[in-house]
Amino acid sequence: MGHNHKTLLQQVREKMPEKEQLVALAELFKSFGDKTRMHILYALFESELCVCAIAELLGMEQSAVSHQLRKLKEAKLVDCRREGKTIYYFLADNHVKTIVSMGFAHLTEEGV
Amino acid sequence: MGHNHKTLLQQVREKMPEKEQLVALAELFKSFGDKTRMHILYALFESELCVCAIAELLGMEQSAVSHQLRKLKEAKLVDCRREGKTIYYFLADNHVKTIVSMGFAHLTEEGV
DNA sequence: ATATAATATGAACAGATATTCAGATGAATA
DNA sequence: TATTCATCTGAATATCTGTTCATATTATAT
Repeated sequence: MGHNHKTLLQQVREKMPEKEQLVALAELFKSFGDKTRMHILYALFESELCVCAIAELLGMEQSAVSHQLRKLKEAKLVDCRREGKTIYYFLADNHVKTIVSMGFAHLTEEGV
Repeated sequence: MGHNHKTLLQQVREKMPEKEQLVALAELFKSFGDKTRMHILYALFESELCVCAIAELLGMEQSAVSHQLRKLKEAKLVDCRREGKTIYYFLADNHVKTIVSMGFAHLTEEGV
């Protein structure tokens, strides 16, 4: 079963967040953890875009993009507005860009 | 196929990063996007820990933890050192904590 | 009302992923 | 050397996830 480390684990346990928070955090990062969604987010860094523009940009079917946009919206990373038949998607808040930038820094700076 | 937005897409395309970078970023965030791995990372925020301590903390089998530690190591989020039979894992760099904190901020502050 | 355009949705399928189980390393110790 | 301990590894499995296809909405235009 392993050696003895009860006192250390006691200390660690006290500082751990609630299990629900861990799950919520994992869910959030899961939203960033897909090539297509990351592609969409980067596009939205530049400008709000309608669904068919995103589909054309990524070279993907409208349906596939729509499914992913829904996930991003559920995660509150993007929001949208309607203008006639067209629906424009945009970043929900500034955290999104910050989080992605931090990830980028990790990849490039390698060990800080 | 959709309406006309060629000039806008032209602009967006110019600012987009390489496809490989998008994939690498998505892969990185995927590492954060699992309950077990997030649990492990939070534990390591407090202290370096050996595999069996982590397993006991999470109430999971040592093998399952070991598999996840490997993924975290491949993603360069954690590193390890050996001391006799025991192997201690610890956070690879400060970006890890920063990234998780940003995610946490997104969850709590909700819209900034 | 009908047709068309932009988007959303649900079912189905293929590929990815996390956990378990059984067995393999590698290191200390008798 | 044989044994035990801590960890790793590979195969198997069940679940999850992304894309496609067909169809449903919703809004405009004729």
